[in-house]
Amino acid sequence: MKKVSSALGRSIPERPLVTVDVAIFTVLEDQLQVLLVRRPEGATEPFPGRWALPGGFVDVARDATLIDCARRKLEEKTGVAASYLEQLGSWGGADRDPRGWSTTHAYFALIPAPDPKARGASESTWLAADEAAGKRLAFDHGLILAAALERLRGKVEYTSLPAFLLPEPFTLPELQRTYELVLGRPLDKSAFRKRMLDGEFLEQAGVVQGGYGRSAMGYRVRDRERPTVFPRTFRSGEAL
Amino acid sequence: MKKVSSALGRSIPERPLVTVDVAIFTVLEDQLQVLLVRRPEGATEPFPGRWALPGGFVDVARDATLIDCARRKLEEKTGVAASYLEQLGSWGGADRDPRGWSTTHAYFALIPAPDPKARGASESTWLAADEAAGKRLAFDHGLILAAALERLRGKVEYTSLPAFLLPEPFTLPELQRTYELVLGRPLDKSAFRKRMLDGEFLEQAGVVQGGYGRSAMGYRVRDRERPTVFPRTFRSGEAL
DNA sequence: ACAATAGTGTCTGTAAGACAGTATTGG
DNA sequence: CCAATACTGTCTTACAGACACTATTGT
Repeated sequence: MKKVSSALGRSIPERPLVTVDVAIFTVLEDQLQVLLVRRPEGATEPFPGRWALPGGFVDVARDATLIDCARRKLEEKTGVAASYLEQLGSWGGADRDPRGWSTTHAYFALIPAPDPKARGASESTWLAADEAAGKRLAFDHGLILAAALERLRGKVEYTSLPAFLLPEPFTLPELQRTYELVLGRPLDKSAFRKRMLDGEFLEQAGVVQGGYGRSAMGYRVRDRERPTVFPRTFRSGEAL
Repeated sequence: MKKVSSALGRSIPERPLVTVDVAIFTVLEDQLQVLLVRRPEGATEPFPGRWALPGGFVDVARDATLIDCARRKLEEKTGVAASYLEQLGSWGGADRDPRGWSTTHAYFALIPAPDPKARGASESTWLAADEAAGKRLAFDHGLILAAALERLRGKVEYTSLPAFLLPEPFTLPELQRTYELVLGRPLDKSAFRKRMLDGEFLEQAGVVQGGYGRSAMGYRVRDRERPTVFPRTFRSGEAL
């Protein structure tokens, strides 16, 4: 085993690179979108000019923990704090980065639609999630994005996650629309409303004027720290 | 940002330690048990003499990927391959290891009850999972074990995971017993059998003689690569 | 024959989906 | 008053849980 000598004079193995990447989702233009950044150009850079998930090296001087690091990356790129942030998993191996054996701790984040004029001048863009998943991304970020989408779509079947994609207060029809965008299929209005209101994770926040037609009740989530888990998935009896 | 110079002559940040730990579960003596190893003694060792999850540094020369590393640790400690291995998550921070900023990639594994006489002479032991979770383990392994138990118990509510804790072929009463041990509560026999057989993830493997009473049908899982996900959780309507 | 264990049938309650109905708003 | 949207009620169906029943084996 190849070893290097540590400051303490004991033998510590050679250390892999340690990075954090974040798949940041929002709903924009009636689409589920994900934030990508362009890798810097340059002969010494890995994957120059390719699209990648926002992320980078852990900074042992600034980041107390991995999730602090993820929060930092997120705020550097979007300027906002995530309304939802969870760990997706980690990937690591000898071949995923030409600079050496590397690991990444991947997170996935949900934020309400950002102010369109606040789009930073930096080399980043919001892209429809499925379109982004079709591109050849840097590193193994294609795999990571696919895993993030699968996790998001999976959890949307039985949790209140889409509530974190909307600015508050939101109406139940807006929330239903968000579920439908993520899942890619329509949901029954009556069943949807029953599930949301029986869950008791929403609180009323006054009536909201829509453009036309009857105005709707606005809602806020009661506990923004964790999503609600429903006892069943949508459309449980479809596969017959 | 503190940096060290790399072989390529470019500036690469200081690298955290990278380890892999595995929470290995089995059913032994009618209990859900987990494998712990004792940390080596010595003044320069972190947490000397404490119980810990099996694991250690990634070996960049031997391990092609993180999961390969997890498989290696598992086989070194148990002598067998896991029947189920999934990533649990990763933990990392400045304070979890006195040797410096460190990360661990945690996995959780299920194996059938090991041969009792094959218990290695090494400093390791099977312990009832809840008892182990009550101990003060090395590093943040208490947290990791708690997360593993929560994940296992959570998934057992709606997946076929317990099938990976049994040697094949097994009978439905044995499988039900395993579910009950993990969940810590009894399940209805009829509902249980309906769920298992309707799922079509088992195949018959000939009649098995029990000690007494009617003999039972033996089963094997059809696809040992992935567990079956049931559309609902057990006892969905309990909270009334 | 009896005890012990494996396996089945039947009833009931819950809750999701389908869908049609009512309510409230702006033009 | 009409169109558009928000919201509610009722019916049906699927299925998990409860529990009693039958089946098969060893002693």
